[in-house]
Amino acid sequence: MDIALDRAVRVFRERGYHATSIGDLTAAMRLATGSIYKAFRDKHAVFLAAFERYTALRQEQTRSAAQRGTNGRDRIRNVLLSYVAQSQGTEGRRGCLVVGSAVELSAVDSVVADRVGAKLKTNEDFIAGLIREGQADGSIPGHVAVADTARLMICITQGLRVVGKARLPLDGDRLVGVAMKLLA
Amino acid sequence: MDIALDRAVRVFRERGYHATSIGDLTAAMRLATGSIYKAFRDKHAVFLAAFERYTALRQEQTRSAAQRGTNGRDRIRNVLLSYVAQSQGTEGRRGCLVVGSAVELSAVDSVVADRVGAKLKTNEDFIAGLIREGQADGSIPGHVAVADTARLMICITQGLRVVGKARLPLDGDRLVGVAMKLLA
DNA sequence: GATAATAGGGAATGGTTGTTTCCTAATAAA
DNA sequence: TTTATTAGGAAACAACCATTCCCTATTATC
Repeated sequence: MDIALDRAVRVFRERGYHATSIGDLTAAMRLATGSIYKAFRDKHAVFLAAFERYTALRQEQTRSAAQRGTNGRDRIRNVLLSYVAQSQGTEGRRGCLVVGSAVELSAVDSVVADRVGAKLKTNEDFIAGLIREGQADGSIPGHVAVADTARLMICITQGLRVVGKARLPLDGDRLVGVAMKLLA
Repeated sequence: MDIALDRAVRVFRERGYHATSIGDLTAAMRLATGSIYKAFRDKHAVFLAAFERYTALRQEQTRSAAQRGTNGRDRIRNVLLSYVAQSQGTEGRRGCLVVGSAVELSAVDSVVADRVGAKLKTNEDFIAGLIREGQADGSIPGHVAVADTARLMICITQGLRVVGKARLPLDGDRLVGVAMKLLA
């Protein structure tokens, strides 16, 4: 069932919520119509489950990217590099479910809006924690405004997904090199 | 007819392309079904016209924000402040048609994808020009990497729209204050 | 003033949507 | 072995979608 959900994630990422029909889902998940409705209440519930699965996977990837750094500053660099990589090429064109949900649904679907908001907040808190970590270990100056910088970095990561979906090429090293100035 | 298009812009911004039905358009544009199809070939053509009108208006706003600055650095600050303002509150929740089109359509609609790409490029070139202007008038250091910084700033602006649509509050002065470090 | 041309409106249409229902096959329980 | 329970699938359904067609005013032409 989880592998069917993974296929649903892929379709929703590529086409969004409204452009994905139940027919698309049966084809992608390799499940008949009735089977989907036996496992989920409706299309909306499939989407929510896919969203949950996608964010859990992404969070894991981001945390493991952070762990590859030796201090706060390096961890943030790795997180940003990971975001650029995810926003590029095939994966980038596939898109991000958080960004997609924010743009397509958060205005008309309060349930999705709440989950998107919570996810952004979680990511922002994570980055803020890394900044504080860097200030404690001396890799980031103490005068850096933690909350504001974290929020701006969230904007950068979400913007990367938009630009990546629009197929503009992104040079990770150069882009992140510039972004690291925010920690000066 | 242009005032009807303005109303179409609003609906498309709020709901996106797929979630906007012809019924929604007739209600918003205050035109009957037949009248819409007499003025446009199909729904897609209405969207394209709305997109064109939206981007023209936004470009005008951005240019006029830039003109309120006295040097390159100030112009960029004003442009960023204008973006934050547009990404907040009612206007922010209404969303950006460029971001919306990139996320919802650029993967499946090459016509829209091309226009989105062109618009991003135009904005990026505009910001790059302002950076060079600042380097010429001495308000921005010469060692700033023009193209990379401009692209990152595009990511910031697009990300602002995503975050704004998700209803996170944005403090313009503080956020832009941090972002200006990119020009150090 | 009569006629041609056009702009706008609304009902009809064929296709697609999300959802439900019913049926079949397989597994588990007795 | 027989019965209960469940997972999966195909067809049926009502609602809605984008689009077309045709009718009615209104304007322009002669």
